Amino acid sequence: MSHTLGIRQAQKQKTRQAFLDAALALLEEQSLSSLGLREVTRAVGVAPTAFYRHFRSTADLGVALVDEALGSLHPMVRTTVSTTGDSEERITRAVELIARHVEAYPAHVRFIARERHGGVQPVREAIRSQLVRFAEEVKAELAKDPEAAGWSDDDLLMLAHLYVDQMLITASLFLETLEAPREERERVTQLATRQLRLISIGRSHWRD
Amino acid sequence: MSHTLGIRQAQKQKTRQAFLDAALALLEEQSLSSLGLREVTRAVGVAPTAFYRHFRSTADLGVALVDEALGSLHPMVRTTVSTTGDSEERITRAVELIARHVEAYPAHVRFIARERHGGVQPVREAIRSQLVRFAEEVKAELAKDPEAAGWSDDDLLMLAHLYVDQMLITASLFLETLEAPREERERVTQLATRQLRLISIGRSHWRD
DNA sequence: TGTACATCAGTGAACGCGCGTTCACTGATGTAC
DNA sequence: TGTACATCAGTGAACGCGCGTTCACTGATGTAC
Repeated sequence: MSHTLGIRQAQKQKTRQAFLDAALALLEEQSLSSLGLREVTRAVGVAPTAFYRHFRSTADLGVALVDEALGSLHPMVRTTVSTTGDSEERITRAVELIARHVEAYPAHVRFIARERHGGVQPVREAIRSQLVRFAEEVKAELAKDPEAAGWSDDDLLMLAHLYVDQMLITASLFLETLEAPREERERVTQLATRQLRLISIGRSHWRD
Repeated sequence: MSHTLGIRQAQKQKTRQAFLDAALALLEEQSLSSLGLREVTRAVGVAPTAFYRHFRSTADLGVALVDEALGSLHPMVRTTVSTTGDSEERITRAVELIARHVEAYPAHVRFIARERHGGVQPVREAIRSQLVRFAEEVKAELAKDPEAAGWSDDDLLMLAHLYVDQMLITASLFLETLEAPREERERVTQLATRQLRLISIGRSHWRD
């Protein structure tokens, strides 16, 4: 049978997760650089000192949040890029997947968008390196496509970064429409779809 | 002759500008949502209470910074888009202009990148509406181009937003290379140039 | 299974500190005559 | 030009408050025998 955590370890992980959840909720209305330690412990319902059993600082907690938030994105990105069908179907499907991800994990998306250029250096760095990994994954998927014949590694990575950035921009736009009427969301869907279409056209005429 | 400000008004504007400058400098290492009023007045060298003679809150100061930061960008954007020459020359020139703008106003660029998705709602809103104005300006310039024949208004605006976002991404990448060796900056230049080239190719084959 | 000791997640009091905001003030600048 | 009064940018003391961090602690869980 699989290894079972001791009661103590299990409880510790549970508390740690409560810290992450509470922090993520508090970050809906502020940045990590203004998030207070006592604010988080109050939300969790533990003594301020309990914080130090799990994290050295709020920056440390932020890095943990990056792993959680972008961890959930990896499978999504892979599915998006490796989906089958013609170009138009793939674009539609990609935009749909992004929209659903934003609906499922709005706080994660907000956190990444906010802290990517935020005021906490270790967190920025963590996000940056994860996004580089994303771009490399996307590049690997792009390389499998017959359309990629004749493309240099540099060009594939360039295109991969374009897709990753475009994905974040689109996700961030969808985030703003979460409480808006349906027509707003459809406007964003249309915009994102056409932008991806234009990129796709550029891709298919690259160096011809 | 032109109207001269009274001594009192002139001094007040000077102090106000000192607040903006000091805040911008402090925001190099933190977000607006954690910027303290006393922190700013200390940097300026005035009493904490002097702050209230100019701004209601740090959020209010933030909105003033948006106007300053994006005000300086308007002429740059116009120059970038309306520059003459063939497609390749225009792309090279655009990337150069972005790089120079980042060198000239690094703190402004950082502020906009950071607070665009930051934790202060009125500031986010101010940036958003200014970027919409940018996109509309860019759209108007694009519409003048003979290549725009047959493009719908929606498509022109879609392309304009793509350019505006791409400009911000590129500016933010250049920002990270300010203290890096020259080869890093050239890597970013190459990347941005190729991405714009791909978009340009997509543009010229749109709906053909 | 039972006992004796070790570990360690969470506690609660205490600390010194800087925060945002209020208030009545000062004195240089502006204005009316 | 001079005088008397009004304006208002900046002052400085005072306030109550929540902050991050320290420390010795408790008591449930883990471990060795």
